[in-house]
Amino acid sequence: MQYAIIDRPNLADTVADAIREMIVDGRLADGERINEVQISAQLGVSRTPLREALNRLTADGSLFAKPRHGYFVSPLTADEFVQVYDLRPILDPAALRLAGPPRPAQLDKLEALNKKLDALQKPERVVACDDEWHRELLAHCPNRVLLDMIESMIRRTRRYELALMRERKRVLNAADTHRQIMTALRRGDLDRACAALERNMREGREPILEWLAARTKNGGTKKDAAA
Amino acid sequence: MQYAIIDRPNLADTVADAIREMIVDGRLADGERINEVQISAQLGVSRTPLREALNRLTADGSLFAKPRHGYFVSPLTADEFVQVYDLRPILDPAALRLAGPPRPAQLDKLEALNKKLDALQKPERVVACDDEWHRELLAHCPNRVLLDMIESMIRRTRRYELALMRERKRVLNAADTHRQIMTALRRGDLDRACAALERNMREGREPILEWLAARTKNGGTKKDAAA
DNA sequence: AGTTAGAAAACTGTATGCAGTATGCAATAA
DNA sequence: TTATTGCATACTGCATACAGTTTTCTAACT
Repeated sequence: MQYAIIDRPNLADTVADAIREMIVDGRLADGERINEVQISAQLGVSRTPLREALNRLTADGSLFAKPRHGYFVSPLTADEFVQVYDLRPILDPAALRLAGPPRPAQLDKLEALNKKLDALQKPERVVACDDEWHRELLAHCPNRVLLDMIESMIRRTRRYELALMRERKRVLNAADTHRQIMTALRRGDLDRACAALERNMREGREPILEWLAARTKNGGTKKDAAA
Repeated sequence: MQYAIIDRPNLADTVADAIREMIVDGRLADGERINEVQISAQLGVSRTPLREALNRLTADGSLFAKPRHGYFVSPLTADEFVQVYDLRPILDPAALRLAGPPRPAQLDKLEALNKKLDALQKPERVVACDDEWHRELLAHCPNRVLLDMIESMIRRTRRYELALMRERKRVLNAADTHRQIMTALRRGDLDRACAALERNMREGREPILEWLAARTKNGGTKKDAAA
C-alpha cells in the first residue's frame, strides 16, 4: 500500500484559514453577515468550498448560521467569553496532572518561550507565544481529546485577547505567573503548579472583561443575533 | 423586524441525523468508507447537502476525512473511548458544582427518569434515558459551553454503549448510583454527589473496555485508518 | 503464479446554474 | 408624514456538470 506522503489540504481548508484570519483581524466585523457571493469572488473560489469552510467555522463557534439567512460572525459577548475562559482553569490543570512529571528538555523550551514572550511587542505575536507556551506545558498529556478541547478554547478566546491588545497595549503580563508554574514543576509540586496555572488563567480574564463591559456601553455589535 | 417563527432545518441537518442513525445502528460499519454517490442516491438527495452533513459529522468526531479519498466512519477504539470517557468525571462534576443547589421539581424529574431507566429494556431506550438523566442533572448549569462539551462527549460515546448493549444485554445498571447522587443532593452534600457522579462514570466505563479488548482480539475494524 | 504497466471506471473536489426565500424599495393608502 | 402592500433584487439551498485524482481491472511480461 502506498502512503500519502503529503496530505495537501483541500481548498476548503485554506479558505477556512483565510476567513479565520479575516475574523480575528477585524476585516469581518463582529456580528457581520457573510455574503457568500462577495467573499467567494474576493477569494477567487466558488461558493462550494467557501460554504464548506463556513460550515467548519460554524462548528468551532467562529460563526453561527441562521437557516436561509446566512452565516454571521459570532459577536463578542462577555457571556461567551466568561464561559469559555472559565473552563480553562478546569481543563488545563486536569491536563497538567495527566501529563506527569515534566522532562528537563520541556522545561527548557518553556523557559525559552517565556523569555521570548517577555520581549515581544506585537499583539499577534504575544498572544501566539502565550498560546504556544501553554501548548508546550501540556504537550505530554496523553489525552488527545482533552488537548483538542483546550485547543478549541484557545482558538475561541483568541479574538477577544487580540481585540483588547490592539486597543490597550501590553496588558497581558503572564510571564511572571508562568515562572511560578515552572518553579513549582521543577520542585515536583504539582498542586502548586496547578494553583498557579489557575491564577494565570484568572489574570488573563479580568482586563478583557472590563474592556468588554466598557465596549458594550458605547458601540455594541453591528447586528444583534436574535434567535 | 420580523421574527422567524419556525426555523425549519435545512436538508443537511436532516441528512446529518440520518447518517448518525446509520452509524449508531451499524448500517454504516466501523471504519467503513462513505460512498457519497451511493448514500446520496439512497437518501434521495444530491451530494451537496450530503457533503455538508458529512462535514458536520466530521467536526463532532463521528467521521474523519482523508483528502481526495473520502470520509470514513471513525473506528471504535479503546483509546478514543477511554479518552472521551475519562473526561466526564472531570466535566460533569464541574458542571454540577456550577449548577448550584437542585430545585425540588428537578429532583422529581430525576427520580421519574431513574424509575423509567430501571424498567426499560431496549438498549437504545436505556442509553437515551440514562443520557437524559444526566442532562437533567446538569440542566441548570449556567455555562452553556461546558454543557455543549458534555453533550458532545455523550454523543461520542453513545456508539460504544449501544454496540456493547446490543451484544450483552442490560450491563448498564446505573440506577443505584444515580440514587446515591440524588440522596447526596437532597442533603445538600455537593462533594458526596460529585464523588458518586464520578463513580457512576467509572462504572459505565469498565464493561465497555473489556468488550473492546475482547473485540479487537477477534475481528478488528474493517479498514485501519493509517494516517 | 506473481508482478508491473497501462487503461478504464469510479469517485472526490470544485464550479455553475436554477429555484425558492428573504430583503429592501417604491408606490399607494391612511 | 407614517404604515402597508406589492414588486424587484439579492441571496441562500440544492442539484447538476465537469475536471482531476484515485482505485480497480486487465493484460502483458517475468
